[in-house]
Amino acid sequence: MERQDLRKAGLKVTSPRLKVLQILEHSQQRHMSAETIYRALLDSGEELGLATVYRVLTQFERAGLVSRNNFEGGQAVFELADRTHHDHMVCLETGKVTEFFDERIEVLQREIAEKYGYSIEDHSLVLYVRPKK
Amino acid sequence: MERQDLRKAGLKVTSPRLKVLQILEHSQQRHMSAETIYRALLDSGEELGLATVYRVLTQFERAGLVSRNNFEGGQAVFELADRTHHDHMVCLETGKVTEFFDERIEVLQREIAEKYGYSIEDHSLVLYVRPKK
DNA sequence: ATGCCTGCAAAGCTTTTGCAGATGC
DNA sequence: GCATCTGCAAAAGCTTTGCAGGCAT
Repeated sequence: MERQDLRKAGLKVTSPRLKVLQILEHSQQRHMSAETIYRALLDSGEELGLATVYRVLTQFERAGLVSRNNFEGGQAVFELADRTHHDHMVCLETGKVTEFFDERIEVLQREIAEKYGYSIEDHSLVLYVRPKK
Repeated sequence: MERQDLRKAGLKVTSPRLKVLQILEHSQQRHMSAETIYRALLDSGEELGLATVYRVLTQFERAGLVSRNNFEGGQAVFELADRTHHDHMVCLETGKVTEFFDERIEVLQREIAEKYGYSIEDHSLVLYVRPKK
């Protein structure tokens, strides 16, 4: 239940927070910008401010409930952090986002970082693709 | 010679364009934001506007003379497009940017895109790392 | 009761753009 | 000479923040 998630994160259970969580859980698209979430809520008759959506998403991110992706195109997109690590593929024609995970790439990345005397804290891999003709 | 590069790109040879190219060629850091380039030029006594730096960089990018990287932290960084394709590693402690290339990762990426019926148009791989203790 | 939230409006930051004058060819 | 540039200031787009009132507990 979402209320627990919020409490566990030290956040009071408020209407805007529940609404945003619910949109992220039940919307057909898994990856949404703050603005998209905001509009979805307005359209379903909810009253809240865009600033609140941003604030709530930032708190959720810090709490580990959602993750933020900076794809090309200005707006960050958020997704529920209910899955294990994965990377993304963005279709340049439809905007569709596909998630994928490949352990071999993960291993190679660690190997490369190590070769330079580093260890990986975080990484970002995005493929911008087009349907193959 | 830089003047040729500019002409070839259909750009008039102007002072701001030459200056920006020279900074990119001769600065100790290879990856610079528009603002950093702008400051470097001001500091060396050149007169030009920040808007011009942005305009010039965008034109250079379109002409294939520089490439733009969107690392975390708001500002895009530019580098001379004088090398073959490579990816980046950014040290979270020093900000140092290291370039690397691994054909195995490239192959895996193509393989994955293909599995989903796509072909890769572009991709972005950035490792955020820390010195290994 | 009180400390955490929210909405609104304003501000912040990076980047882009309109316009009038300047400059390369 | 004329199209292309440049600088300046203003605008744009996304996101954050200050503040005064509102709500959860």
